[in-house]
Amino acid sequence: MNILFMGTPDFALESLKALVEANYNIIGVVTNPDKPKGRGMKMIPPEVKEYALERNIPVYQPVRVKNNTEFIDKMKELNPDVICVVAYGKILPKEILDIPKYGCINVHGSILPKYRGAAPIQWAVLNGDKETGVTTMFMDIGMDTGDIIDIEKTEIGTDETTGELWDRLAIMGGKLLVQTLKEIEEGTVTRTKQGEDFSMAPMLNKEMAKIDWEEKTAEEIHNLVRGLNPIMGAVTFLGEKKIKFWKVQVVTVDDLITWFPELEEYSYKINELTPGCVMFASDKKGLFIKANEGIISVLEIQGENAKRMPIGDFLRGNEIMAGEIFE
RNA sequence: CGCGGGGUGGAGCAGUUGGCAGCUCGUCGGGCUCAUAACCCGAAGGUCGUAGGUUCGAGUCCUACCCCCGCAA
Repeated sequence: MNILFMGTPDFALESLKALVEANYNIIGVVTNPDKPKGRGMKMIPPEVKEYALERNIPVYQPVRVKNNTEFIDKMKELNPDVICVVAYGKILPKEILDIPKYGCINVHGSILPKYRGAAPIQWAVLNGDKETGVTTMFMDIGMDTGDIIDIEKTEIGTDETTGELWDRLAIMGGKLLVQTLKEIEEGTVTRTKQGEDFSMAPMLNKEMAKIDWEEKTAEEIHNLVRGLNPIMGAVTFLGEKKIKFWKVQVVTVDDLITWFPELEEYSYKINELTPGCVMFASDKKGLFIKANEGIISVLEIQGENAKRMPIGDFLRGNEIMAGEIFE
């Protein structure tokens, strides 16, 4: 069984590792070109590339694959039995999908046909889903529309972040891929057409990172914060200063009064507060912000040009007064 | 050379036109209280990132280097 692997980031690396550890013969790895990244725009190779080079697996980094006959011919020459695609980052043309006799297998980070597209894991957390999983499928021309082979489900923790779920699904994906390949080898593989009831998980954009205090409930803000952790962080403004929240908790008015009995006499007024209004801020007790249908307690925060830190550390050097408004 | 911010006791920050290095918190010791993420008293702890320069005098001004962070990808 000769396998050609296509993938780019750490999510894909777990699958490649799983294949190597299952002793599959990897005849080549296709990954995105090195990109200038980070401070100083240094060229950084994809995670998958480093790993492949360490194991003397040939690496291919085409800038584009569509209409790239030179690259496509090369792939044909390699004559893989199957191509495994995990978070490669490019859409594959039919000429490539048709190369391997067993087809192209893709690992996707959701239970298809839910969350087709680029950011399935992020959206599962952003939407506050209780359950997600990984799916292997036979790829076709469409965007994650191929026939489903195997599905492995998992629960999403109530405070789980995208990063944490990402790491778990990466490993689950690798295991499922190995299982799927075994089924292909043994001829027991099944294919199931995707239902019509699909949804899309498009790439995240910048604007959605901003917390909408007026429209969003405390629970939705909580989901936004963990959904964007560690990709970009949920953004809000205090005056001119851009602040990011990395970890928050939803608390109720009752919780708050239990902690701060002195607020009890104002409790009838709490619902009249503007969403985004700071109710309480101290380095020992934390930062409590009024939101719709609840209160946000900030646990981990990041100031402008600063690094992430626990709320207590932040408030020691950055004073925030009750009554200030986040917007 | 992509753009910008920053390195000051253990933590987070302030430090004005160069003139004794401060704040909030933590730590240690003592006190108060039915109790406290409360309060009171006292103490320890800093080569101000590194190297050099200007100056009577540099955390502060100049030069080089190291490290960190944000934006952008």
